[in-house]
Amino acid sequence: MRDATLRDVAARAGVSIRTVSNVVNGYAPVSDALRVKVEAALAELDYRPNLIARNLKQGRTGLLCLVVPELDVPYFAELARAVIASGREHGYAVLVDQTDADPDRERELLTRNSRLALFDGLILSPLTLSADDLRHRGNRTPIMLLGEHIFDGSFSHVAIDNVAAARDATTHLIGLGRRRIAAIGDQPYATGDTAQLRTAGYRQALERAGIPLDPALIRPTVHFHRRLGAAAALELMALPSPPDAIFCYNDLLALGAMRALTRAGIRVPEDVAVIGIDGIEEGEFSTPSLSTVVPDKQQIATLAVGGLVALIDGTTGPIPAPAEIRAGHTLLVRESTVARP
Amino acid sequence: MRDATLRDVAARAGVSIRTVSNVVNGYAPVSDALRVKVEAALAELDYRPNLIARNLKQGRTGLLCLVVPELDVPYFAELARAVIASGREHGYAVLVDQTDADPDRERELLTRNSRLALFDGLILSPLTLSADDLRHRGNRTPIMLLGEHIFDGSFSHVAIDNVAAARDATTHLIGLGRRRIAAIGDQPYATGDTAQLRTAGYRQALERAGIPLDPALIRPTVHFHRRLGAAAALELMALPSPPDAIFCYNDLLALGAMRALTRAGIRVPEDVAVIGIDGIEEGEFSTPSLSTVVPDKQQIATLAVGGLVALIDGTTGPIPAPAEIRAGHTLLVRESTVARP
DNA sequence: CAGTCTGTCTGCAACGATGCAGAGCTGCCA
DNA sequence: TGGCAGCTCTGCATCGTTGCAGACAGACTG
Repeated sequence: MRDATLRDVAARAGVSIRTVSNVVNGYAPVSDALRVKVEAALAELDYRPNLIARNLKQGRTGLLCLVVPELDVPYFAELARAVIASGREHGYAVLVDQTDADPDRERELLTRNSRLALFDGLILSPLTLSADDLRHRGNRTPIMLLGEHIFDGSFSHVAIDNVAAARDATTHLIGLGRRRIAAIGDQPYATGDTAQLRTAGYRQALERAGIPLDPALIRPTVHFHRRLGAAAALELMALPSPPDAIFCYNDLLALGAMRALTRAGIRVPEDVAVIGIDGIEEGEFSTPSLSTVVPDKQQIATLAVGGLVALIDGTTGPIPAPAEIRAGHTLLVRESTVARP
Repeated sequence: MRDATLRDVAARAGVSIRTVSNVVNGYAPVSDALRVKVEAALAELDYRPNLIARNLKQGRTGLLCLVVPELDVPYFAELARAVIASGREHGYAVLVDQTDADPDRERELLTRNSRLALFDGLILSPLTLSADDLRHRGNRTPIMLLGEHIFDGSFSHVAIDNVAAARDATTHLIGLGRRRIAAIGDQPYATGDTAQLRTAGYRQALERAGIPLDPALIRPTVHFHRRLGAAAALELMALPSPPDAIFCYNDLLALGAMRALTRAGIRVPEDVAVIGIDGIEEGEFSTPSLSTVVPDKQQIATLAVGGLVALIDGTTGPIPAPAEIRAGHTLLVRESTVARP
């Protein structure tokens, strides 16, 4: 059976459609007599408002969408939690979409007919999209970007200082007396912006400490999953002169590397110290627990949602200029770099 | 500036609204001359169809929503990937909502004005909802349930055989010669249905092996996170006669337990064997790697999405009866129960 | 040449809700 | 009694799109 509409309820109660709407929304005063009749009719017909129709009239849905490459990368799952919480504070429901790190899927989002046009705004963590893709996109939904990948000033953008984060991690290893420090996760090609910033921070730290750079110690990986971290760690240990510390560009790489090292009988941190970036909970419970640089996820979420809401409100007012917004990070030292006594 | 509408484009091109619509959608044949004019106008005005309006007219959005308690529980993140993939195969985009395991948030979903009414269907993994909550819900969006929590025959429902899964895990431990086998994760109260089924499977396995049940070895936990697994493991080891194996009701509990045991100098699996349920990737890279019972997530997703799509299509045809649908599971033996040689 | 068909194109109504302007009634005051 | 204000309530237009029925012109058939 078709859902009851305002028209059905109105007919049943013998009043106008408009009055039923008023009762439902409490917009205008309605006499008690009519209210009772209308409410009875509402109940009898089990009326439920059609949100699509309401949204069409009002021009908004109250929904935001967070788009991430992969939800089963814990960093994104933890970030999602924070974004959802921030969205609620602003009165928006946040839903999460996953692109599977697929360039076509990312581009599909920006299509003329993208179903995401139903959302009032998008928070997008792009992997392969270019600034051009964004500028020529087929819909006009306000967008806030996460991460360093795209930054050319045309879009607002929240990220930690990746150079500083990588520098902090590497400097920590140097402070422990390590000298052959490897890096896992470089991506020396167009879409590897974030990785390249981390490489830059790694190099800065070495340079400031006067440690010469050995290119053989920088291992690229096409993505940031455990498996590639494990493989890269083994490659590094097979070098003629293997590293005594490894800086991984995220925690998953680090956890994979630790697993491979431990299995190969190499002690972490005694033989090789390992550190990552992301501050995921998994690293607190690994053996050994993982030292890491923790991005302030709550701050990232707050800034991103706040900025996006300003953009959305701005569509009927002054539009805030695109801004590069920095979130904080902190070093978290655990057993993978400093063994417990 | 307001977005251009079909009306604007029609005025510009000097044709009817309907013809513009035909050009946009390719529904009816349009002569080349007109098509060129219309396409020029479309481009000049940068027309983008209003999806809300289109959806209102068509009565569907092509969106499904997967609702889970917590995305940063890896099982749900991995399941989400599978559900999203299955949704795409049926031509639906799947978005993910998280309730933070909050009963109020769960109930909010079923509200008359829930924003989820925008979706064509819901796949719901409920934690605290009762069958009554569902029956009296304020919207009529088709629903498919995941997990054992609610099952009274009024709703379709996909789950593994939790009793068998728990029995398989416990039997594996018994097969290793373990005799004092503990269980972490029981929830002996109304909303703990899944946990109770796993306890039942655990007891069945002991019974079949003729091992007496020691209630002191069953540790309840209010949720299934790493921290509580760690705490429960330590409590168990403090018993006068501690266990030689622990069956945890999910992998996170098991990973937490392993971490606590290792840190306390207790060897896994030599002193205590540990097994979980969920088959999350994290267990493949932990030290030691985690034995587990793996639910067939792809099958769960396929069955859930398939069933939901049938329900949705059924709203204009015969509605399939609510069914209890079983997905498979397999035992995966790794280092936490059988040490590598 | 009339009649029919085909291929284009159009106008109207509808999806289900809300914004707006005003109608009708009542009561009050001068 | 006339005029006005205030409270309810209503009808109409509208959001932007698509479904439907039909108009119209030109081509084809007999």
